[in-house]
Order: sequence, then C-alpha cells, then structure tokens
Amino acid sequence: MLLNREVNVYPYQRKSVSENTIGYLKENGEIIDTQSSTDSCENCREISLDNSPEALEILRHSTAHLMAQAIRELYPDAQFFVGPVVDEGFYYDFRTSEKIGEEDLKKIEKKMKELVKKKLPIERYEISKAEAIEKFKNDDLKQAVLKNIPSETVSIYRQGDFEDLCRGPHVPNTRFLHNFKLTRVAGAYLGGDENAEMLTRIYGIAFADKEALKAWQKMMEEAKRRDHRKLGTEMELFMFNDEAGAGLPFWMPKGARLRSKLEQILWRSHRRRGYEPVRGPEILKAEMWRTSGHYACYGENMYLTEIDGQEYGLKPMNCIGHILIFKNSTKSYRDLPLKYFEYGVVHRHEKSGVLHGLLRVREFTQDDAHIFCTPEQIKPVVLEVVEFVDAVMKKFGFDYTMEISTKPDKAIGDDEVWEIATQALKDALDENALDYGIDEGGGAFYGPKIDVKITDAIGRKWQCGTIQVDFNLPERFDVEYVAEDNTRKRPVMIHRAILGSFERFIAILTEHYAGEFPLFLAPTQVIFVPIAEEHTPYARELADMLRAEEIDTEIYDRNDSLNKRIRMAEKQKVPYVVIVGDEEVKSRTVAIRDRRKKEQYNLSSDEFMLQLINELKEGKI
RNA sequence: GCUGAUAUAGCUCAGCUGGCUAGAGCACCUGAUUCGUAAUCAGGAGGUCGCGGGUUCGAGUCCCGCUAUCAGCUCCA
Repeated sequence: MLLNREVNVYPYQRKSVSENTIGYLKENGEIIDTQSSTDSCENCREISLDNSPEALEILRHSTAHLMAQAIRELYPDAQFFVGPVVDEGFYYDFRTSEKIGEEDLKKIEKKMKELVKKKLPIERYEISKAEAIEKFKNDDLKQAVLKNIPSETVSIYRQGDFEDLCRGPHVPNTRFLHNFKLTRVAGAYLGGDENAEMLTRIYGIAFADKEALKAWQKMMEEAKRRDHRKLGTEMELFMFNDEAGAGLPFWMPKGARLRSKLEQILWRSHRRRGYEPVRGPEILKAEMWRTSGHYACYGENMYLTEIDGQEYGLKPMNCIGHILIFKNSTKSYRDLPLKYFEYGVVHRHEKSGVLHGLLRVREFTQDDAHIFCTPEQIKPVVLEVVEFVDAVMKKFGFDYTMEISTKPDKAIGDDEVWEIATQALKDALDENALDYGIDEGGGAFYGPKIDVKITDAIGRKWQCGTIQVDFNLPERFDVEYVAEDNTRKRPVMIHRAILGSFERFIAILTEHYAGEFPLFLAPTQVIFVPIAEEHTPYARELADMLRAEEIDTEIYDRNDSLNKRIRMAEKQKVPYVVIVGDEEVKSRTVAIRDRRKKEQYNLSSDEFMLQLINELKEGKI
C-alpha cells in the first residue's frame, strides 16, 4: 500500500500518543505508521503493540528491516531486494558475496538484538523517484525495485545509519522489536522468475510479546510431531525407496489397510449416488494424447515409451478412458447425466524438487469421475457434487474453502456456454449457502472450475477436490448423444475429484488426526493385551470374532511385561486397547482402554462387539 | 529443474581439526521371568558409513560426479 500523502518533512517524526502506539488504522483499512501520520488523520484507530493482524503487519515489516540492517553490518557489501510480510512472518531477499547458511542466523539474530537495545528511532522521509535512482545508482537490486514503483515520490526509512527504500509502515523505534526468530535461509529467484538470478532469502517471524512467540514455536513443534512423513515411518504406513525411484510411494500393510478402508467407504458412497465404476488402461497410444491436447499442453509431464514402433504414454489423467467407454455405444439423452468413476492411477513427471512425502508424488491414485450431461444439467450435477464434497469434508472434520475460477483470456467455447456454466457453478454454491471466492480468469482453457482447498491442522491450504466443467474434450473426441428430437448433440463433461488423490488426502488425514485415526479408518482397530499366557486363547477367540466383521486386530501376547505391552499398544494410536485377564475370561467381558474417551471401562464381549459395529457405521458417507 | 544443506544398524542419533577391530538408545533374536493398566532382567546378532570415482602411507571424515532426502523458489492432486 503506497502512501499518496505529502509527508516529506525531514526528519519528521510525529510524537506518539501513547508509548505503545505503533501506527494507525484508517477507515478504509489502510495502515499508516506514526512517521507518516499527520494531525489530519482523524477517525483513525490507534494501533498499539499487540498481536492484532495490523500490529503484526507493522511489526514484522520492521523486523525485516532490522534484519537487513544487521545483515548490512555483518556483510557490508549486502544489497537488498524486497522484504515483505507474508502469512508466516516475513522475509528479505538479498545478495552478498559471502555465502550465508543456517549457522549464520544466530549471528544475525544477535546483531539484531544489539540494534534493538540501541533504541534507534525509525525515521521516514520522501524523495523523488529520480533522486532515488541516483541515490541507489550502485545498487542494481534497488534499481529493479524502483522500476516497479509507479509513483513519482518514494519513501525512505532510516534507522541508525541504515537506510532502505520502503513504503512502510514501520514501528517508530527499534525498541519494539524484541520477540522475533529467524527461521530459515533459502534461495529465491529474483522476482519469482525461474530464469532469473537466485538471491538469498531469510525467513523470520515476529510477535508483540514473548508468549505469542513461544506459542508459535510450540505450534511449529506440533506440526513437526504431526508431519505425515514422520508418522508414516513410525506407524509403518508407507515408505519410499531410493533405488526404486523418487516420488513413488510403497504402501506397507498398515498403510494399505488404512487406504483400503478409505477406498471402500468412498466406493460405497459413489455407488449410492449412482456412479458407475469403470476402468481404463494405464497406458494409451500417444495419438490419443495428441487428440486430447495433453501431448501438446502436458507433454513435459508425461512418461512416454515405445511399443512395437508406436509411441505410447502413461496416463497423467483418466479422462480419455472414460470418454472412450462412453463412446463405445450410442448414448441417449435418457442416459444423462452419466457418471463414470474410477480410482485412477496416474503418473506425472513432477520436478524433482517439488516432491514432498505423500503430498506430492509422481504416481498417485485419483478418486476421479467424469459426468456426461447436457448444459442444462450442469447446475444440478454440480450441486450434487458439491453436496458430496461437503459430506466427505464434514465426515473427516475438515475446514475447507471453495474458489470459482472464471473464463481466462485464452479460452475455447462460446461466451454463452461459459456464462451458463459459470453461473451454474455459482448458483450451485449460492443455493447451498456456501461461501466461495472468485478467481477471475483463473479457469482452465476448456471451462470454469471450483477448487476445493482443505485447511490442514496447522492452517496450510491444500488443493484437493476439484469440479471442472469441460467443453473441450467432448469436442476433440467428437462425443455425442441422441437428443429427444433425434438429433446428435454434444454433451458437457464434468471432471471431478473429491479427495483429489488418496496419497495427498491420506497425508492430510494423518496430520489432521496426528495419526490417531477414527475407528473406521484406523489401520489396527483393536489391540488385545492378555495379562498372562493363559488368557491368550480368549483374546484369540475375540479377535476371530472381530475379524469376521472385518475389524483389524492384533494380539500383544509377547513375553514382555504387561506394562510394556500396554505401552506399546498405546503408542500404536489404536482406538481400543483391550486387556483380558482372569476376570474377563471368567465373565466373558473385556477391559477397555478407550483412546477417544480417554477412560477405562468394562463391557461384555457382546456389548463390545456391538459398540464396534455401531461405531463403524460412522464411516458411512 | 534452480539455490543451499544433509545421507553412519530397521528407527532416532554420536563419531573433534583424516589414524587401531565404527558407538548408543529403541526395535530384532535367545534365556530367565507370567506379571491387572505406559518401558522386568541378562545375554546376543546386526553396518563394505547412499552409490561411483579421486587425493593420501591411511578416508565415515577431504575433493568431484550421480542418486535420494530436507528447507525454500518455480509449478501442481
């Protein structure tokens, strides 16, 4: 937010109203700092030093500058690009002749603390852009920044003998900047351009008080504890193998149990909603991918090979299989909307640097469906899919947001059809009273879409589900149905995924539940701990009963102390640990440690069985 | 793909500036112990230190290449 006001008194510093005032919030939401405010700033709300979004915005921006100042003192030849505030703190991009590593962060932090102690006033003044260009003539990074500034005057902030081109806002004095932490050092392309020079970027975080900083650090530890890669190894859910290749997950028995449960739940919910299961081949002739446009638009990400002198491609998407199945026989308008679904295994050549546990892999399985319908049916079909998405998200307790992406500049199809489709998407959401954002011009070239983003346990957003309206592929593959008037018409295709992919979804689920999956998903649902050897047959008998109900159990009857076996069982994060001893055998009961209720109680074996069967019904979507 | 870092037993990690048969905890195996709600005791086995080359009298340690992972950038389910 660039300030258009004429505040060019130098050195000018308005006297703070209170010791704790670090800026003002204008009615239009604009934040100005004490250096910029004039007496005319009426109706402004004071921003004091706290953890409000406005205060943090100022605080973090100033901490970024403080860091720059410290870096300049430690590395005199440092040149700075930009240092903005981002969701998770702030960063500054810069260049030095010396390499900076993680171990240097402490040194920089120390220098920053020294500067804070000096209680340097942070002053602001304005100069013309021409003056600025002259002033920073030996600094090509600043020149690059200046090039992007449209206004004729620019502001400079000064603290001690450090000056930086900046639009602010800033706190009035470095003394406000006590609670910060430099988190990591990384490379970043100048201007985000892959082909440009790479600068050094240091990330940091800052808060108004020590408590907030501590709370943040705790949250980071919690995130680490929940990391699906860590839990996946500990719980033996999945693995990767260096020699087999990057981004190719292996599902171990426990992970496969979990995944299979999710697959089955979702399979049934599709069948209940009238989806027809289909399955296409994993590999198709390249010619198919030329027709679809993938070869041209997505070719770099495809794995191609040759069979008997013909080029083939592993499928990166499932659309073609479904289209060819649709086309295999003449379809009537009576067949529409026709919903084909498949757990489609796809391969995409993701760049090596973006692979990330199960969240980003090269082989994954989409819960993919394609719905063939008439343009008039788009709305009810989308409505139904949105309800489906909502049911799934609610089942797992996820917060999610939706975003509609509209027609981009480069698009195919009539404006009229785009209008119908986009409106249908909007109506579907409006009628469901669901909030959504709009990404103007963010749609695919073949149609508008709704993206579903899950907010995970630590606030990150992940694109999972998607609902895309497609006019393109039906055209390219000449897909038709026979209409009521016996003419041939072109159906619309709706691509949709609810989970997105099993891999990504399970990663998010794992972090969401911190590995403590609900009964209907848990890899192992019940662990029996017989107190002594003679109680094992009873445990086995119960385990067999449960297995008949497809409940996964384990018996911890090894030659270890009871305490140890209970401890091991608890560490497995299973919903129920069941202890059986003399009493239980005698009365045919079980002593339950219920993870969810965090309590212990006894039930007859029949009651327990019934409770489990009932609880499993929670897994119905 | 780019920048930087890392790679030692199934897992988590020690191993200083290059120097005898590479260590620990957990897991695993054997034996003793048979236990009422979060780690019983004793013994044992397990590593060509990611892979390939180089420097050196000597390399887990230094250098180069590759592979993989991590933090970002850029891009996506």
